[in-house]
Amino acid sequence: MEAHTSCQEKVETLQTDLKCLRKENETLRFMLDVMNSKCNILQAHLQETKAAGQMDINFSQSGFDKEANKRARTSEVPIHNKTQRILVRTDSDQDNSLTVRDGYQWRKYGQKVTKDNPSPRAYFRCSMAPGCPVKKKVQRCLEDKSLLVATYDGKHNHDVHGSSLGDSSSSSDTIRSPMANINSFLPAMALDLSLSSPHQENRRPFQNFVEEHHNNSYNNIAEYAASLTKDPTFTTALAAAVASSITHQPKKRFESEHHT
DNA sequence: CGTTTTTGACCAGCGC
DNA sequence: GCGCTGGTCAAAAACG
Repeated sequence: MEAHTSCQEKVETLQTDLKCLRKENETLRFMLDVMNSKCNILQAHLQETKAAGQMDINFSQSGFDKEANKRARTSEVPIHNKTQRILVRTDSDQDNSLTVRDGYQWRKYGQKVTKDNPSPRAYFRCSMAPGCPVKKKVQRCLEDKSLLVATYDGKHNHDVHGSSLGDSSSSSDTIRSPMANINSFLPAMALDLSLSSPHQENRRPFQNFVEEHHNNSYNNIAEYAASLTKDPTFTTALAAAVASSITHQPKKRFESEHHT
């Protein structure tokens, strides 16, 4: 009889352990899903960064600018050869306009669908000062429709507030102004490594961990992800973040995410 | 009613 | 010379 009871106790203990393991397994699976999605985001971000970098490097020799120079009319007001290109991220779902806010006022004078890109190209002239020769072309990036490519042609004959420029030394390059502040127009790529937890104390260790590891050189994302999963401090930090997000996350977020 | 946007027509350069 | 293409014009529509 006693042997039977101890056996039953053992079974119960094993069942409890099994339950615990199942729960842990579930958590781990969830973590893996999270890891996968984050990995995809990272990969997409990496590709995007590469593409943007390449575009910036090649920008002075790009077809876009070659076209502009090739087709510049000689009968018009002399346009300075200065051409600069910037990339602006927009929320393409909500913002279908070809508007790039750079501090200047622009008047649209034309729109064309070009051969190389199905998205239309919009033509703007600076309307902040009469006779300002600056023109701007805006078109969605072929690779990433959430990116707007703005090409500036010429030099403003006024400052950003619209007043005329008398002193050429202070106006050597007014295009530099929007360029220098480019980061303010580019909403930062916010990688949600904290699972959107509003609790700073919980997101810190995880973010710090990722930031620290991000500095290491990895050949590819998969290698990086593998190294992360092997690291016990990472899993601890991730578990904390996941647990926190499950505890604190509003139910709505999960619902909306699952519906999309 | 003045300003801005839209959009079809037109023009100029380029390649064949 | 002709067709294609990007850039600009300008009248009409839309907007504040």
